[in-house]
Amino acid sequence: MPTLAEIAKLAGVSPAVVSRVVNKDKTLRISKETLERVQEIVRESGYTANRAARSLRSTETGLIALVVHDVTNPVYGEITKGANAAAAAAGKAILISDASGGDEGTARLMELVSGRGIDGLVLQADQSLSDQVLARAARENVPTVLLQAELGDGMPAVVLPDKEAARLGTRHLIDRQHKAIGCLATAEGLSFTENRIEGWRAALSEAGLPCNDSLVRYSLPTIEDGRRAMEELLKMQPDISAILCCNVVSALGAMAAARDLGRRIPEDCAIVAIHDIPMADFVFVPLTTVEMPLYELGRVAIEQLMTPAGASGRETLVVSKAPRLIHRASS
Amino acid sequence: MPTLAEIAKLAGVSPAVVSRVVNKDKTLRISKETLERVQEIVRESGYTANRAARSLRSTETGLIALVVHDVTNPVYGEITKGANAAAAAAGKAILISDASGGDEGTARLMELVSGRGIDGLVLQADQSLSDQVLARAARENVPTVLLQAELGDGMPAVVLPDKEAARLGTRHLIDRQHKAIGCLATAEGLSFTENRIEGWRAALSEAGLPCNDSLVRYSLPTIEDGRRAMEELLKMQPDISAILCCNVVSALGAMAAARDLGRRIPEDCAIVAIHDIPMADFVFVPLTTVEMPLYELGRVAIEQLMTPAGASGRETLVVSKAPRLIHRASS
DNA sequence: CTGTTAGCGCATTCAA
DNA sequence: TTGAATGCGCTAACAG
Repeated sequence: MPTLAEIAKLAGVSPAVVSRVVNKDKTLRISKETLERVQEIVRESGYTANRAARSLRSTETGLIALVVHDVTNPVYGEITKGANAAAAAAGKAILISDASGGDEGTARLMELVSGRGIDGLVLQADQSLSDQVLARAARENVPTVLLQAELGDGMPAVVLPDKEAARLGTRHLIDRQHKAIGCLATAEGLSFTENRIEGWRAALSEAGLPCNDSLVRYSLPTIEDGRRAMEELLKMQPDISAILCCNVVSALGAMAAARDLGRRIPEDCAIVAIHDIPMADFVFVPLTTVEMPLYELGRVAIEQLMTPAGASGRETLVVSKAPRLIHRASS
Repeated sequence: MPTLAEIAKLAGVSPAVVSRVVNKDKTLRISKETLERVQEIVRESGYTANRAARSLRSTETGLIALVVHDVTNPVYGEITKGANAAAAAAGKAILISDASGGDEGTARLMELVSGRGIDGLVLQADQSLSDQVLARAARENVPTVLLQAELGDGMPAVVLPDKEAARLGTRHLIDRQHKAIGCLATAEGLSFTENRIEGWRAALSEAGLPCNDSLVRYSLPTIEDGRRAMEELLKMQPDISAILCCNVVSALGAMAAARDLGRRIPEDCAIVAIHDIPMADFVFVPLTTVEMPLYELGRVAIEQLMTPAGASGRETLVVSKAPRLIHRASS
């Protein structure tokens, strides 16, 4: 682990020259000879600039923090993959933080934000966590992009074509002659939950079908909560013959609930879920899904973060790749 | 974002005092009065030490890199979760790198290692990636722990009770009267692959059953490759009535292959897979699994990384929590 | 008991 | 075409 100064001494030049060679300073005019000598020594000594020192000077760390709520969830995995690729392409590394890590994790994150430990923050927002972290980030001027959810505070966000996806899934059910179509929504109060419900509602309205609130039930994106919500929904609205499930993971719970209540899928209860994951093909009844551009979501979030702030006028960016219906046996 | 010096000026003390207050230096004796004044100012100014500067001085970054091969794979997700929790508890953050990110990602990683950008490295090893990164890490003296696989070079590793798990799964099949039990192994040449095969072999030997190499087929941990391997295995060894599948994800492909070849599960072909994931319950035939302590693996890896090097004499640490058989319909 | 001093390794003026 | 000087913000010795 040689230092700049050591390389310089070895090459018989000043540290400044080495620095500029390493950083490919275009304005530097030195003899081809010296240039090559320096490069040679850099190469064979395996020199790499010390990151701490560089960060101290440049106030850039090359790190972007990505906060998700459950690294175990395959949906987030796909997002992470996209983010990772975009970050790598831009010479940044991704620091991941599972928000379910609790207060310890949050504290760590706040420290990173305040201590200029990261160049940017991609936050899968929900009301609880985001408030504190965000407030801090904003105050400390760390560029931040919200993932999936807008918080309505003018913070830049990157979102999926949620309404379109929900409408697509719902229309598919309508096309298959369903008249009473319920909606197993994601967590209440989040913007994408509202957007998806709106899409569901729009499709139903267009078809002249009922879409009152009693057909909607909220659920967290877990198997257990999907099961609970589905049970409640089917008990309160026994006429329902089909469900738009706004999240694949809760859809698994929903399917189990339907089965346990003696409903055959799709005969007695058709199901369409938003988000396609590889597992969808292997579920006990292969699950019809609306594929969403998750990878792109991650990618765009990182790219957005790195554009000079406010480059694009709009605060919220919708990932443009269209959702796609993948028809399987559950509908 | 005030600096130490600014806080010091505000409090009318020297930077050194503030530094020591912030870092809770026990040997510092100052009047309770000054202490409280400094703390008060620190609090209300929201001061947090600049990480770059601190790193430069202390040569610690508070960052640990975790390299996995597919963030999308729920198995790795669980490991990441454990690692994340352990890291947070120790005041470290996790920098994740998906090795499938390609050369860009690897280059980034090497830069981090060489540039003292991380305090430690947890590497889910496979032959390709690990060589370069590891060599670099070793040379630069970055503490490294191998995940799951030993590379036979004396590098510290944390592994699962692989042999025991394979034996447990195989014995379960033997107990159910299967005589011809194949093994769909993980990637060839990795230590845990060998260990699992050994466990399978041990269970068969103990029962006096055949366990020759023609009953073994290697597969990557993907659905597609699991399908391919299973097809080959069933075609070459049509007498097989049961399979120990060394990875859940490839098990999904294997189940599909069995079904497509007209084999009913479990009647014509029983399947047990290593690693339990929530989805296992929802597969078209619920999958019997051997649950492995994945979360603990992640946790222990981080803890191991942070123990003073060589604290424990042994190079390879086996996660002690025992595997557990979860019996479902596929066997 | 507290303050002063001296770098950590780098990038960047400005001067030569 | 190159080099010397300076400071990023912090901490650890050492002075006072």
